[in-house]
Amino acid sequence: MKQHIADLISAALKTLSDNGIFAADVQPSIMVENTRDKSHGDFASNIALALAKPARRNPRELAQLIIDALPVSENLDKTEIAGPGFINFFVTQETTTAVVGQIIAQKAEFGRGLASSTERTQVEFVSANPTGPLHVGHGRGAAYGASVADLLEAAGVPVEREYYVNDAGRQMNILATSLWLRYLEKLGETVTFPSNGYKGAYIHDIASSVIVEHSDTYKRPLDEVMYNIPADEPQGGNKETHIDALIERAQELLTADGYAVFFNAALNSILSDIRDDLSDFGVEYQKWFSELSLTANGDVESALNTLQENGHLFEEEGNLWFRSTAFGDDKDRVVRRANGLTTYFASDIAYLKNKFERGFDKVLYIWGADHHGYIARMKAACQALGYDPERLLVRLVQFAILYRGEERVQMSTRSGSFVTLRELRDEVGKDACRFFYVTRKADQHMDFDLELAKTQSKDNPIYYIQYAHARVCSVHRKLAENDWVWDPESGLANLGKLDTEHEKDLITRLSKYPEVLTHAAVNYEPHLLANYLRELANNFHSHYNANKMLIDDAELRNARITLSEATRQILNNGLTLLGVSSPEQM
RNA sequence: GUCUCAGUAGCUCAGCUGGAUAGAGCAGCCCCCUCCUAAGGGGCAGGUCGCAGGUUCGAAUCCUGCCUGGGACACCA
Repeated sequence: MKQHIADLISAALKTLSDNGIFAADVQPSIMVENTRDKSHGDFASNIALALAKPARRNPRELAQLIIDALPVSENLDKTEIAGPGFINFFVTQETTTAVVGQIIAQKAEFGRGLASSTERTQVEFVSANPTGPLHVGHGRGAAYGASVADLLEAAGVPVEREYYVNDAGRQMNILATSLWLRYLEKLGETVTFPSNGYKGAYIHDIASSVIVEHSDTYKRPLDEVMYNIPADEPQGGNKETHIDALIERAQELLTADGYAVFFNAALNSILSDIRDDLSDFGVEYQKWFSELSLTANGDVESALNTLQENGHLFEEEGNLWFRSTAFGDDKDRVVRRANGLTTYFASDIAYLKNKFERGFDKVLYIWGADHHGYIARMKAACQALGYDPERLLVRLVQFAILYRGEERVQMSTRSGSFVTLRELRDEVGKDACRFFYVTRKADQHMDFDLELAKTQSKDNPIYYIQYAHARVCSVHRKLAENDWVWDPESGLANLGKLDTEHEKDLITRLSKYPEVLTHAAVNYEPHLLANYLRELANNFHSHYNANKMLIDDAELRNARITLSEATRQILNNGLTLLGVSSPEQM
């Protein structure tokens, strides 16, 4: 409808321009907006205000000229000039209520595909280190990323969801070594566990399963294990050198094959746990991408070669550097250290190159806010590789700070005293969890009070929305009890009877769904949809309280039930995009 | 110090590419079930949109400066 009005204005302007009212080279962008106040009609345009200056005319006078030149449209009742020169458009009742019929006909498809594109977009999100279960901090990235991907898809953008598995690097070695030490412990050795090791309970479970599979094949005497290992921090040493020495010792005593047993047991177990966890959270990926595969395939070398060929690398003090300052980064970055090992950043460059080589037109990274400093260097790498930096998009998600009542909950994967995403889901429920995470803008701090979320009271907006859905279903059940049958055709034919303020407001709200969906998608802002659903539920509850649906007048009854059904459909469409269920009964 | 995000009602936050009288939810006060789920609805009260300039017909929104708060600034992964 907005577009229709814009077209009408455009035609009017053409006429005026042809008649020499203003110069032909004046090319105003036509804006049609939703009105905030119903007395201003359904849509408004500021075109006369914007044109007043170039046309050197009084805005109200200009507005009248535009209105006179507007082509006739059967969708409009009238147009008015208001205030300083706004043109207000009043849409006919038939045109407004037509949306109800469209929703009933298109069902889950309604409102989709308005930003249809052939540009493939990859959304990479969560990508937590596979060193332990996901905690609540990851939950927000998961909920946000999944909703953004689903929204994009709904808007018509081809999307692929990917999880980058950080299975290379020191953290994984610390994990494998921690596992081996727990394994020794379970076989009777008295191990002083390293202060820098992974202490979570899940390590014990994995250790037990290694014993089931391999019994004591990898048991080594403790004095051999600890021989000449530098002291840990509590004993006055350094925790980093202590754990590094233990890693080396593990690799040496177990040899490559034995070490791989622990490495893979830890990785596979934790990864499959993360996979299940996300799946239960309604989050599915098309691809799980291994960081190790980048080195194995030579992608890292190839990426560095590309940078070398493009002249962006230099050597200093034995290290190989990427001159990212040439692209606006605040300092240059090491990609290969003097010891020959490539840095984590080198893998990231290779990964980026890999993504583009797989044919994605846009790659969207969803990171925790602590990765903020990473954006400049990735943009730099993108340009240095020869790709348009506009194709690399980053959205930062602020951490959710957990509270139990007044008390802030501390989180740390290493110490093992964290609240996992799974625990949170168990306490709060998946629906509330998914919804709560996306009701705030992603880059906004969020306080997540467990006590409050657990109360499942009216404080939680998700119940309010789901309740609206359940209410419609309840009406259908009651309808059957009264031996009435909903006749959609009669309902659609009698939509004109829906003329109370509440009904008109509800229909208007329904008509906004497509643009809300599209806007939320292209701006990566699912909270807009969450807010919309709350408003829609509000419109429905008001209408429900004011107007009874199960009435003897069959025509009005069918019309009202048709409207309820359209509302239910939109609630369901929207909730589905946010990963929330639509209960039929509560 | 540099970068970045923010500062809107007592609290938590919306406010789309600048538009007409700045909106919700909690919390507070009042009213509504012989009636489809009161897990609901209606009403009252509550604001110098951090401060000061600037651009504009028009600013919570854009620009500049300042104040306050969060976060990020490793030859770590």
